[in-house]
Amino acid sequence: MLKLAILGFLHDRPLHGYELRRHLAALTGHVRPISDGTLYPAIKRLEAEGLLVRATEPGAAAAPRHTLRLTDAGRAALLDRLRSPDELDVSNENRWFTLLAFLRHLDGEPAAQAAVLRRRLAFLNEPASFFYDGDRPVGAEEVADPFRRGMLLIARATTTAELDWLHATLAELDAAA
Amino acid sequence: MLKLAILGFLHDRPLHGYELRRHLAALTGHVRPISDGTLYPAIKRLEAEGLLVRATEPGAAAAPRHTLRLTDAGRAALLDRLRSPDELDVSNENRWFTLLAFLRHLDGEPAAQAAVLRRRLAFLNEPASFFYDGDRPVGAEEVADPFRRGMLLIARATTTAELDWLHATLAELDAAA
DNA sequence: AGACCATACCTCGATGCCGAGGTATAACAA
DNA sequence: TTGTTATACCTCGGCATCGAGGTATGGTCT
Repeated sequence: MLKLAILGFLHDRPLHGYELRRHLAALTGHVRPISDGTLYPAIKRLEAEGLLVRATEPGAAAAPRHTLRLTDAGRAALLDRLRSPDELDVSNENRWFTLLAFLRHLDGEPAAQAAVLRRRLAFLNEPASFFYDGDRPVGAEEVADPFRRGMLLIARATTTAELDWLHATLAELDAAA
Repeated sequence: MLKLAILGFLHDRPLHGYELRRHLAALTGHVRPISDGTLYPAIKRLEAEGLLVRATEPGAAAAPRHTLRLTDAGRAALLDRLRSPDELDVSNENRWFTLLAFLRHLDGEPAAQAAVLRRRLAFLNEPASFFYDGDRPVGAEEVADPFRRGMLLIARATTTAELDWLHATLAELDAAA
């Protein structure tokens, strides 16, 4: 997820680590702020994989910066990941949102974008709950516990909103394709 | 989060590992199914901490089971964690939902439950977005990218639903206290 | 009888993440 | 001048997690 986000932000324009950190904090910070000890090793891994290059530049405000720039391989890796997300990217809320944040980078390919959205649609249409009575998912109305009822109500509202948006956006994408 | 969930499920009744696994799969499985290699070491850690005890029983259907039972220390640790969740438990969606799933275990203490909900309320009332124009959060209406607009619309729907539920539930809890 | 599956538990290496710490520069305030 | 803050990067130990593998039992199907 971190890898995807780094590649996604750098696709827009080169950034140095500190800027990247702020972008990441906005995108995923409300969930869990990424720490320096996570970010910088991740950058190094991406560099070792040849997906980005670092160029040292005199620091504008302070210490020298390492400006990060995607390579062609990096750009290709990003687009690949966007075209063919793995199951967890589709099912996990945080990963899915990260993917959504950069799906526009597939801009020449409305059919590919639509295919990704359709995978999410399929996932959301699978019956799922937090609690089961045997194999049967338990709905909000049956739950006496107000806290668990809240979970189900909130999850339902989220799913409804997402389905609305998915259907509307798919219609647009299909019209464009 | 895993620790909280294990303690939470065992507070209801003793379970063996395999049952626990199925409960956890329902609760967090849509996000990320926990693997055996995560669950069993986690159980052992909790046992080492003295929060649960294991009793070997002949297996009903197959191999012998290790029935897991909370100790008094385990029960106390769970209630403590529920009363005083750390910041991440409040801000991170997954952790918050895990906490909600077991908040009813604080049943004699409506004031404590309300205090926890109020912390979430405070968190949700902080202005936050995925994207910023300088320091100003960018709203859904300003975003041209349909995918990022979707993120913001879905997040807003979720927040609205959660706020409605929070206010209603707080009113009930305050009446009970 | 043999094959197969669901139940039930466990280990181990690899990996990624966290937090705490460190280094350094430049601007500004006390 | 000294301290503080913001910028900017890095390392390292420790730990939780994952995935792939293994062991074993009992029931069902053929």
